[in-house]
Amino acid sequence: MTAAKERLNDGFARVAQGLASGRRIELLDQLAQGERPVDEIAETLEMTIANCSQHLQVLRRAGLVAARREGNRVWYRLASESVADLLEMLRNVAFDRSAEVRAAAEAYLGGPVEEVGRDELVARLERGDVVLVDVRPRREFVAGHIPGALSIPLDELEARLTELPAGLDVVAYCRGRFCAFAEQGVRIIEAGGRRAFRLEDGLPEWRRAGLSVSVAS
Amino acid sequence: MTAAKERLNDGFARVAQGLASGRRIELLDQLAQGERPVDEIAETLEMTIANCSQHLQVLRRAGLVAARREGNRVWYRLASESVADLLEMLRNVAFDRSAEVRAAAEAYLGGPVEEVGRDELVARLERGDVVLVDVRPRREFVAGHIPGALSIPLDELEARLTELPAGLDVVAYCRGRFCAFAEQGVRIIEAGGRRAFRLEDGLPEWRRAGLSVSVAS
DNA sequence: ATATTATTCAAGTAATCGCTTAAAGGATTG
DNA sequence: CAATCCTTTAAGCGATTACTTGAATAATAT
Repeated sequence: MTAAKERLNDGFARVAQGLASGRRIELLDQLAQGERPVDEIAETLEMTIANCSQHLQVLRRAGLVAARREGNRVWYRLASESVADLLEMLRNVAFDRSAEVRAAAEAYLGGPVEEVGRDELVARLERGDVVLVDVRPRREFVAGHIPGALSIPLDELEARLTELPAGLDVVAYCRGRFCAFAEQGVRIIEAGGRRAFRLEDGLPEWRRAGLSVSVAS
Repeated sequence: MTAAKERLNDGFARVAQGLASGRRIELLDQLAQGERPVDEIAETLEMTIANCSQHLQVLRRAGLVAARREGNRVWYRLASESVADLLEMLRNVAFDRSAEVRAAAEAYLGGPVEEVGRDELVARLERGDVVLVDVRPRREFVAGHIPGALSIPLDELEARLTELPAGLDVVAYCRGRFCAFAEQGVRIIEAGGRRAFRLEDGLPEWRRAGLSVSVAS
């Protein structure tokens, strides 16, 4: 009886254990963008493939991710949308309750930039009075992006500012609230003399809100 | 830059680390019932006071609990309601995604019993056609309970069945969906020839739903 | 079949975690 | 201020974790 209770609580703890590593948070953040093969994840996160694979096994045993073999590659994805919800809530609680997390977020994201919410972006896209830029790496854009977005990865943005149709405000988006790409994108675009906003969250939240997502270009 | 990102993710991970132990899940489950001093928690969970205190420090550093000194005792509580939300979501994701957790839950809770939802319970309490029993330990009842509930801790229930007003259905509630007290209570009451239900979740969810909670008896 | 590519598994090591026992702090009571 | 009660901290130890390197497995290509 008490043993059963212990097994149950240990089971809950095992899932939390999956989230209890900065590296694995990064992995989940990657997978929240879309399904990815092991080698791409390892490359993006600059970790060895073996280490990446081992972390993925931990996540798999925790029930947080699922895998699918295609040829000689294995594609990983979040086990369900509820995993992304859990990750989002973890981050929000951490941000709200931990001064260290707030300080780290401030240091990483820099000062605040102007934001637009999802609903407002939808309205402005319908009116066509805004340019939407996806500043994530191209692979993530290919795996899924907001319809109508231009793919300009952050490291190409400065050189490609001229590609942005003139006369419109620009909205940049990235992986989510705690990803710095959109903030940096906004600063680059504003340095180019354009008005720019960041979407307040990222593609994963867009997808989970049930809005349509385009694949590839 | 990458260091800042690392610190941020490690900060998120530290919060998850707080949840990453069956013992600490139990602690949080206790604190979700209401504020408690260290010695009571340690006694309830049958652990040494030093060990309990150390786990509480881990939770405090993770930002999940807060403490308040009163005289020579220290009372701990959840840092905010969002912590209870996070715990609830963790458990639900674990239950949904992990076969081991489902098996452990089944083993601990036993087969399903009839349930009533919160809204239905509210309606039936207003109509007065139900007896509500809080089967948690008396201390937890004292720290907060549903108005109108009788306190009959599980280990006294069989002997006190006659105290239940006749002619009415009985609803038992406890700490939450994954606490076995209510299920056991229902079985005891039904063995006494009464119709009984369990509330589908527990006092913490009742409180967080904004419904009123009575303190002491 | 052999080679190649992608992933997982195994072994080793330093660091961390969870628990116990014992000592130290803090606050109240006599 | 000494005695007591409650809590925290420290030290020690076995178990687990994270990372590295190197070998094994799986599927595909030559």
